Amino acid sequence: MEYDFNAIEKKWRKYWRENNTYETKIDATKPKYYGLTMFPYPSGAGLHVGHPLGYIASDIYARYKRLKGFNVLHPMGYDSFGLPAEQYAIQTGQHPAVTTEENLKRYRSQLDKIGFSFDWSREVRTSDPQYYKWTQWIFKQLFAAYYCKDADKAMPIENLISVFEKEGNAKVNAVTACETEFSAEEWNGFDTEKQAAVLMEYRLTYLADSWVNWCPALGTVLANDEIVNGVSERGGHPVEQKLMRQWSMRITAYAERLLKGLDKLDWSDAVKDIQRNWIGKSVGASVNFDVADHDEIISVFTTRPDTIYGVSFMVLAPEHELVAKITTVEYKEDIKSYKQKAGLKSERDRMADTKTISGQFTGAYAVHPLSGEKIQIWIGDYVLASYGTGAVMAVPCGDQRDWDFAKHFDIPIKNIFADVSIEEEAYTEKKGTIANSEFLNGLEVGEAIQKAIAVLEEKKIGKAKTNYRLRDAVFSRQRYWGEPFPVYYDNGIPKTIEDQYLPIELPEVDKYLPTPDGKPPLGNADNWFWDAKNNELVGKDKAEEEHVHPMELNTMPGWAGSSWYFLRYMDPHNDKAFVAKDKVDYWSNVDLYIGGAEHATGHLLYARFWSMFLHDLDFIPFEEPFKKMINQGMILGRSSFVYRVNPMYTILGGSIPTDEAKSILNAKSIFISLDQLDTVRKSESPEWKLNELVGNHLSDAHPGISFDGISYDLSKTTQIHVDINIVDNDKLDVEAFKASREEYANAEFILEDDGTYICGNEVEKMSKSKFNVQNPDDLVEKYGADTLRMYEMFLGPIEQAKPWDIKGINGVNNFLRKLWRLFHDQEGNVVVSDGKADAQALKTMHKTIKKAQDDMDRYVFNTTVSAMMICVNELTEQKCHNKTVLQDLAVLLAPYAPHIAEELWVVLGNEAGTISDAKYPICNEEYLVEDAFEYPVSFNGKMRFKVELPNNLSKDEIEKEILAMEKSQHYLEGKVPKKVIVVPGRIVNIVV
RNA sequence: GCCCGGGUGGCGGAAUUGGUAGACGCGCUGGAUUCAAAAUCCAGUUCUUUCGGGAGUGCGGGUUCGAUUCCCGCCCCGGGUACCA
Repeated sequence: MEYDFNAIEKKWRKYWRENNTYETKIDATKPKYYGLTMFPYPSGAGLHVGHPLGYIASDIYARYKRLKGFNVLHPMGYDSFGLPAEQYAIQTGQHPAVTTEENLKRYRSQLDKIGFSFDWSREVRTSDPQYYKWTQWIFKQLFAAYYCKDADKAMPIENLISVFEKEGNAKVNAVTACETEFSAEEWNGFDTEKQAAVLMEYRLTYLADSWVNWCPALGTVLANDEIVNGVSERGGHPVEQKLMRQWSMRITAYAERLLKGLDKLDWSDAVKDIQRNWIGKSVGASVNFDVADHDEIISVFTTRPDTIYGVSFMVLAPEHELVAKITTVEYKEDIKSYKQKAGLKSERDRMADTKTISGQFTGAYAVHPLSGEKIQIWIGDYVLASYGTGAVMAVPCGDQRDWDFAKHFDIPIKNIFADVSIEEEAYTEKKGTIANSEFLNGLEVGEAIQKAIAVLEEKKIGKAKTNYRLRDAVFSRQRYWGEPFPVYYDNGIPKTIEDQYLPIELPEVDKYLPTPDGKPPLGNADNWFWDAKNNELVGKDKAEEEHVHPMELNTMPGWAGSSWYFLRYMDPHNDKAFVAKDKVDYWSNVDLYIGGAEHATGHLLYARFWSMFLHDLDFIPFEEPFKKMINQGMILGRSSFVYRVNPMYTILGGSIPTDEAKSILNAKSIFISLDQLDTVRKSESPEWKLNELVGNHLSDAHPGISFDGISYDLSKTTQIHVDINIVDNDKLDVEAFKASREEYANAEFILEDDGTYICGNEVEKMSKSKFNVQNPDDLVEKYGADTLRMYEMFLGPIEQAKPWDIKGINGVNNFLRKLWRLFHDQEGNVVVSDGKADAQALKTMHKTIKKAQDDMDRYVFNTTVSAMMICVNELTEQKCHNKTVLQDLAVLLAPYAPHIAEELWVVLGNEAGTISDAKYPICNEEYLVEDAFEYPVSFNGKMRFKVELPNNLSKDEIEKEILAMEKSQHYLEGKVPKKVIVVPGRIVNIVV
């Protein structure tokens, strides 16, 4: 009996389902292990082979950890809110929930075929009201908190209110947008509206007018990480800047902790660096410059306070609020036109064009705070309104952009660096000695920075300051298919709905588009008013009643639900809390997180932020959600191509193509096989060769017809994607190709000598349009899930991007069949033998155990598969059918190929289903001990021959043995060796 | 530009601390088996060669008895970022 994977896999999947093999419960007697993969957005296209890569790796690790005695949490769910379902709804009127449900089913059936050990009883969906109830609840917690810098953590806003009531905000050290000071009396005198507005400046989620990335095509705002190259990540639509009243998350309060926390994480340097850059910490000072003849100051941030004497002008962002106030009459027009020009430039243009220098003098002057010198104030679009204070002190000698600006507008450049030329470019190194700078003269940059800050602080014109590039995250979306905010507006003051009335469920709408007056889609809902007396949603008809208030019309962004889903898995059905304390105490944070690096500045940052916040309020016992992370590389597609030659009707040598020839050529395409095409390309006269080949073909295929006057141009040959499913080993299934499209039905082919058509190939992203998508279902059908799982791992290192190539999958399938034959003879009888295994087999097995263990410790999966292949090859050669050996092998294999492992486990006489909780074998070094070693003998570092020597020889004895050998004499060529290096058990190198 | 990865046979890749470069698999070549095919098994497969050998891990240099591995300079590919003061 052959290895019948279809029957075996079906049988065990049924067994696992019926026996709840992978249902996980808290078990205090075992150490816990939390293995997680990033949950998918269930797109309509379903899975291709690239998607399950991370799930397979994580499943292997989860199963491995279970065999190692851990209580493993390995859940799966869906990020089921999202734009595609909504776009589809807009087009078709189909409710996104319906589309999503259909897609989910497809995903689930695909996932189920691969044999994952997910505990599906813990499945979560972000669009499930029972789930987003708690997303809304967390939003409320953020609304009701502020960030206390003294405690360096989030605190309830009530604490802040009581401080305000007793002593105002003078002593409050909090992260806030509030710049004004007020006393207790003043606070208590504020009306409700004013108090609410002040508190809003402290809350961790707040409502504010902010410049947002507005995407007109999608009708919504986008976060910075949702924009790629100036266009929307989804759909590639243009994005513009717009001022809108939006909910934001005060993630900047956590900038320092998000940065510092990275040091403790076992993540790839790539992702950590991306986050570090995104947070963008710079240490320096803020310095105030007085504006001459105005009662205004310009505050700037600089990382180089040591260069303060090199300041020769100032530049404000065109949008800076002071511009209008300080511009002198004679420059009013110029400034106006420059601002207009700058405003017209889209983000994209500005990015594309960083070389052009532009700016405009305002006519106003600033006073240098130390030298008292008057310096010009300019505006220029190289200064960004959104970073720092929107103004810079320009130090042309030390900053290339300032230098370029100064050169361009002929502004003086003052050199404050000793022994450095700034004739050709600015000196931007952060080292050297400062000169021409009064009290800073002779100091090294590092010392000068310290000294400068000290003096600035002493003179009260500046102070040490740290700046972050990280911006607060906009949290509103003008969309339907997202979490509604549990917020209504009482006279314009946002109020949150009490916990017991959550979730606030998405209302029904008849259109998913914005309202005619430009409000978000929820503006179309009938029942979208909050009755604050009866605590229920009511219709427009009651809107006039005093206690009825309009609801928030925005919904939350895609990252809301995904920022905390890993917590919900611990306690997915709890309706009293987002997660119970005992559950989160037991499972704690994620031990291994597998997912894409593309979430570095989105999900992975936001999830850390929310975890820190929930930790601050003592809801969870850790602040970093994901201890270790592996970023799986993309699996690329391997596209296949056919090459069509295209006729040109030229009047060549006076002959004119006949109508008959034309009608034949118009009716059919001619494809040339790759190797033939290569012959053409490589020939001395490619054009002539091509015409000869095609001409020969035509006269053979259409005898008696003249094709004079028709020529073929190599550059006009078109490369066409062909479905990889009709290509085998680069050979085209010509009949299938003809049948694939009507226009190819009577196509003709210029074939190779052996009568085959060879396709070209290229590695590209896997996509429908390139006809290179490999669907896992087909492969499971053809080779089995175990083969697919192992092959995906065998392809190469998990973190590396690699092309998918179907060819190699046979090899893995062969391996499993070979394995099967260790247990069965040709007739299908079990051939497993009891008794003691021989030393050779034990050595093979334990060598493999050691390698597998080693690889698992390093999260290396591809070489484990190789190791098991070698093991099976060796055992086959040894004709080993020993039970103890095969038992170890089955367990080793179980995480990778769980179905066949289960089957073989039973063949070995074990109780069905118990392999999941078997003990992972431990390498017994005794079996590996050798009494001899085959020494590679090198001469001048080049290996020449090998010789087996007993292990008990001393260095000298080894040297003597080897030098005495005839072969050595040959390589010595009669010379005396200069030096002989002997590394026992490793190598011998003879230097001649 | 800056910051990370990476570059090894026809292909995917291996070589864990500086110690046999090319494990394992694919593909290819030859053979066995077969009426034939599939499957299976065996042998070969970095290049080159006058069959002694010679060269070889992107390129050029260096350290070392010995370098895919460490150091310096450069080239190419992939990812991130983009006037961040």
